[in-house]
Amino acid sequence: MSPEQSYLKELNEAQQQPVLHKDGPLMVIAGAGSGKTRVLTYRIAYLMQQGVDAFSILALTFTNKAAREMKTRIADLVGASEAKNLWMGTFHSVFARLLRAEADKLGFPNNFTIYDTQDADRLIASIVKEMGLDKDVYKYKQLRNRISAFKNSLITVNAYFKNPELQEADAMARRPKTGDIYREYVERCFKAGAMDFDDLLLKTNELLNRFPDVLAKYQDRFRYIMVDEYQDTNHSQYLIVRTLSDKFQNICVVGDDAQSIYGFRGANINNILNFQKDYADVAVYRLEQNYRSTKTIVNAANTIIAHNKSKIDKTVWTSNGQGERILVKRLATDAEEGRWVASSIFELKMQEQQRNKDFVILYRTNAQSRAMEDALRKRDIPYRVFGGLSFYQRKEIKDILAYLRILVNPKDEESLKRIINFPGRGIGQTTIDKLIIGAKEHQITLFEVIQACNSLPLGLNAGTQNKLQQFYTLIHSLQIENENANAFEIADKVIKRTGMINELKKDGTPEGVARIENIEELLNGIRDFTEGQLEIADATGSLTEFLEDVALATDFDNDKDEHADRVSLMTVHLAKGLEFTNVFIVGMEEDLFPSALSLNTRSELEEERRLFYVALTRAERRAFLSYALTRYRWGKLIDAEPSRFIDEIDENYLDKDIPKDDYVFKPFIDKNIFDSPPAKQTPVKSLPQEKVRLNTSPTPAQLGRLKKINSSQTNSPTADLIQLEPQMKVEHNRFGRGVVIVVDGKGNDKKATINFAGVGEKKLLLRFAKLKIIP
DNA sequence: GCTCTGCGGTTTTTT
DNA sequence: ACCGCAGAGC
Repeated sequence: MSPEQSYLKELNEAQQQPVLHKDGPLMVIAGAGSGKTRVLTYRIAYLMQQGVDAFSILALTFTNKAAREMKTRIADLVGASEAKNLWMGTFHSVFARLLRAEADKLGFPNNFTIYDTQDADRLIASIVKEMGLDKDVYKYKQLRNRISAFKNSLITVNAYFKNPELQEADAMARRPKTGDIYREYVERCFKAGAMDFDDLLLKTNELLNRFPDVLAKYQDRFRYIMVDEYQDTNHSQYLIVRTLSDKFQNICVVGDDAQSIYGFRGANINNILNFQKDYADVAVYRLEQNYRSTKTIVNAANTIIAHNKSKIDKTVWTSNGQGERILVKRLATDAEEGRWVASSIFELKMQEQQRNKDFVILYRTNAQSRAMEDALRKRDIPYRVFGGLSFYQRKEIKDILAYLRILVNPKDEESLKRIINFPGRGIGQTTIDKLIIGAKEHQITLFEVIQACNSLPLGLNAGTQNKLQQFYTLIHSLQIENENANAFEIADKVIKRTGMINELKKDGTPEGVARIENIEELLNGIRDFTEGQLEIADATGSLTEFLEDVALATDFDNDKDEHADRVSLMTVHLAKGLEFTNVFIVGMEEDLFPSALSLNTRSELEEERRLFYVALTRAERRAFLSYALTRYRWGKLIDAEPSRFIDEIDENYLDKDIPKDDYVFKPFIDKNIFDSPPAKQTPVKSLPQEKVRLNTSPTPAQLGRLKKINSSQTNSPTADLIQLEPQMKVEHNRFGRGVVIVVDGKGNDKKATINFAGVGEKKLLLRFAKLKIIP
């Protein structure tokens, strides 16, 4: 059997077609779980089998992890030495690498710094302050988003000032200086030898447009281009792909319009919808057979997405088994929700010998992870939270990275400002302000001002000058040592030379100890990286390489214990492309999922719906949807309603574990609701507010499971709470003892304001509060 | 220049 | 509930 035949055996017919399509543009519309990664992988292997040089293949993926995994699989098919030569990675990492090679053409140093969001925010805030503008009007976050949107649409500073509409829009928004801030921001980045995330794409476009010889070079080099998750590309990415593929038109895009969820950062769903207009003779292939999920999940997901108006028609189907219904669970509070998820995981592990890593908990916002973490911790279930504040964003880590960045690129202003007084060396804000003014006046960088502070009229006293000189000497000596050191050696020196460990030891708080541990972990990480790089051809393990890796790393790339058996927690966005046996989607509430901020336009709501579609289609065997009736948000207890998305799923696929009584506002009863399963009924028409219909009968297995899970909950109020009155003494198992101040509301909505000793006043819903009256 | 405290914004999602 | 920052006092 020839090698290519052996590939084909692993693919269905629909998958084979795009794999065997060698030249000319093609688009693959790939439904969730239809094996698109497999198609991309085999297509690349096939191209190489057909004699295409690995050096001329460019594959753009959504995460670096996806690129690594694909590379490994290709290496299995065609051999590791060849696979190594593929250009594969995210847009940002691939074009950062390309820009390093060509940066001098744009006037940037080859070792330019990559500013992350926080660096950008600090720089913008500093510019607003320097320009004497009101920071409450010119909010750095808004400005950053606006500048980011400009860059992603290729609106340069010049283009901005040529466009009266944009200027007018900013004037109308009472921020007429937006353009000036934009200009200053771009100039400062340039002066600092820094590019932000959007620059990596914008400057690539600039490079390809301004230098025809550079364009020709890369067009000839990347003869075959593949783009995964094409539905999530923004305009800037679109233009890069369009430009690079223009000569040979060997462009393959893969995506699913139903999974387009990055509109908020400029992703343009029209890129995939209009692909056929952009190239001549586009071949379109559809992958509609789902291999991942049960019929129930696939069909339920189809009923959700059917509510969207703008979409490419396709029918995702599966030959997998029917599977269990999706369990919908209502809970009293977010904390209860966490406990329920944790007990359910616990029960499933016991009864079906599942592992922790067979479970994922998905939520709309990072803030929701806390309740889940608390519950998992109490049950001793190991977990890992992805996203949120990543390791590299922690203060002590960013401080060390700032030292390292300065060594590589002394022009980097944001890093310099971070470390100039860390650890404390008596250089405060006043001095820094003077240095910034000096840098502006003399047209030099901050670091050069510090170097020359003795001979410049900056208004500094001798003591301060001395401190600055010492700082300069420290950095300068490290810079020299860095020339002959690898990343680990120099990081180790930075930590020892600055004495930051001792500084942290002195404070002795638990946070200080945690920080020391984090620094040690960073050092270990750098050592692993350095050693790993030694095995890679033309890599050296230098600091520059490490910093690039860190700047564009995502949480998934930190795969130290990737194979550890833990429950995963992440936002739905982060879960794109992943799959799990069991999926819990929590916080299925109006204003949360869909987000309250997405309810203004149809397109935003449709994006939320696609997000829900992505969430549900992560599940292989089981999906659970849960919502809470009250939830802590902004530190306050707020009421919540079940998400409209639950109602949008066909009833036949759902198993609603919701006591009916509660919905007609009778007193809450949390007995074992399945002891006498209610007879099947049609909903009572005279109760239009009754959104939730009756339970479909659960299977005996589900009954057993649910009963056990329910029995671990203790949220039923004692009957005597109905008599609660002001002045009564109560005990709460979280807040301790307290005195009732006010009782208000009626029936199920009855609330009490209670002053707890040492905790303060809390307003509690009696239906759920775990209160005991103390006689 | 440093440290403490109180205030305000935060929670939509990310490379 | 939590974090970061500004302003006041040392």
